[in-house]
Amino acid sequence: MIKSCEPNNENYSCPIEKTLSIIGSKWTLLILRDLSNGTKRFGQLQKSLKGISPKTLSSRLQELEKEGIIIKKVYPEVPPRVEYTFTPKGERLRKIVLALADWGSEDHTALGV
Amino acid sequence: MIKSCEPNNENYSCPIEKTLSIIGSKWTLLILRDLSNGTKRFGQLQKSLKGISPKTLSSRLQELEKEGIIIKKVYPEVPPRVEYTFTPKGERLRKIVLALADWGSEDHTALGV
DNA sequence: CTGCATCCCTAAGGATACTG
DNA sequence: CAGTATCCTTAGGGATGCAG
Repeated sequence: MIKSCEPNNENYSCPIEKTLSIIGSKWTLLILRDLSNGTKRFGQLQKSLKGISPKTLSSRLQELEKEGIIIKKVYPEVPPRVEYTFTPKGERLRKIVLALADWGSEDHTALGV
Repeated sequence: MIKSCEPNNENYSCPIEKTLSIIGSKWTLLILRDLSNGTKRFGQLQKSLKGISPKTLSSRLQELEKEGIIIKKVYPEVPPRVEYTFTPKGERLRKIVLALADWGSEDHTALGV
């Protein structure tokens, strides 16, 4: 039983709203999808997420890091290398993303079934 | 293992993109949340989704109906009564929405754990 | 009550150039 | 390579009025 948010409850009292605030933007789920196959670098993500701008990718990654979903590892080399990996919390989210993918790939020929 | 979308694959070859195209807009997940507690009328939804405009609610409901996620039942009364309920396909999606809610309500004090 | 039609507005992203 | 800084565009929604 999920409760709707009470009118006087602010700042994501409702878990769905909180989740939405984290993964609700355009590219986030796709980033998680691509990270699902293992650690990736900034450039790799930019390539696999055909069409994303570096600005947006950077923003989304920062959000995910701040939320404790991914970890950013910087190698002090030149040229710089940066890798992104799921945290345990991210791993749990990943499972759900996989479920969404499964759901999305169901056969829909029999509408509504 | 989720594959990224191949550059030359169009129209949501990737399940996540397809799912995103269905539930990706601002209110959809919240509508599903509120429908999670059982059949609801248009007006009920508009009330529990504090802030949504009738235009948007109408659009999202139509999309969900077209995708076979919910069923719209119209009672030929006056004033009109309309009810929205999950289809079996919608029920499966509902389970995942519940999982997202669970994930969102986890304790995040220990960041990344 | 349900839900279109209109008009309007803002914030999320795109494109690009630049730096450590 | 991995971003940041700027500028600019657009489409998703908000508000409102009206209709069956």
